[in-house]
Amino acid sequence: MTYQEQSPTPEPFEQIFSALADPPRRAIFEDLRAGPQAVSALAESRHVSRPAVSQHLKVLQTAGLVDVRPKGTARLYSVRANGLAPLRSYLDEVWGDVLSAFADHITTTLENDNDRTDHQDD
Amino acid sequence: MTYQEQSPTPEPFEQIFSALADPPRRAIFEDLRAGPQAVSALAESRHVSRPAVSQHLKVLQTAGLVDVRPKGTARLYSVRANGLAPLRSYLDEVWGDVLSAFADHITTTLENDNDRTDHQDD
DNA sequence: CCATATCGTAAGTGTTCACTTACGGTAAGT
DNA sequence: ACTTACCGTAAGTGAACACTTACGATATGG
Repeated sequence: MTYQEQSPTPEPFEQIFSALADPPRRAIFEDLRAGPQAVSALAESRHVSRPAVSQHLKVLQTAGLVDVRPKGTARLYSVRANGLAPLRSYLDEVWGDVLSAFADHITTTLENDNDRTDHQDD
Repeated sequence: MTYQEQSPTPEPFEQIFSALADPPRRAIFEDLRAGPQAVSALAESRHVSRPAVSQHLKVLQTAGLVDVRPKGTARLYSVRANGLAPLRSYLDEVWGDVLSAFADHITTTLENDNDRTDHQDD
């Protein structure tokens, strides 16, 4: 316990944010759009070691963004069908209608309604 | 130069991913849905120091997610109107139609078309 | 059964990053 | 002019994290 308590079960969209925040990891995820690929292939495309790719894929899998399927000694990773759905849901539910005409209106309203410290005449 | 070269001007959605990946920072951002707030108020709500909030707000501002407006000695931070638009655009453009019926179809197709190492009968 | 191929995990290292305390700077009140 | 209030930045510290090399495990081929 260093900074503060945290949910033991992080929300799905939370995992997605963390997973996609890292550029190399997001690049691997985007590479999978071309179809299912093995770890070695992804590693060669991205010029990183195989273990690094494995670790990234593990994070993506925990976030529910990719699926795995054994094929011989290889493991084919593919994009999960609706893996990004939780992220979309978060954006819609939390920030759906808040952004449309929110900021300008509220800002002006509070400015005239609450208090005004910036009266330059006295 | 440690890991690899990187774009000197990061994409907008990239900044948004990084900014929203940190839970405390995302919490501050969500607090701003209630309307424009000063730094002190946000700090007291979240039980963190004022400098920490200032630094988080700076990141959010760089990502284009919040706006600032001086009011006396205070500085009112508010949600930027279409700050999340780049993130939505990224999801739509890069992952728009890829997710609908992609994964299952492609997976099965490649499995039968390319090669089959997992033939257990010979 | 032995050799090869592909992968995941363990261990170690360097960087990034989020937090704190301390300080300086601007605006309002007396 | 002085005090008070609010804020941003600088400096320092500790944890999180991304990468590498080394090793063990599983599956295919001879």
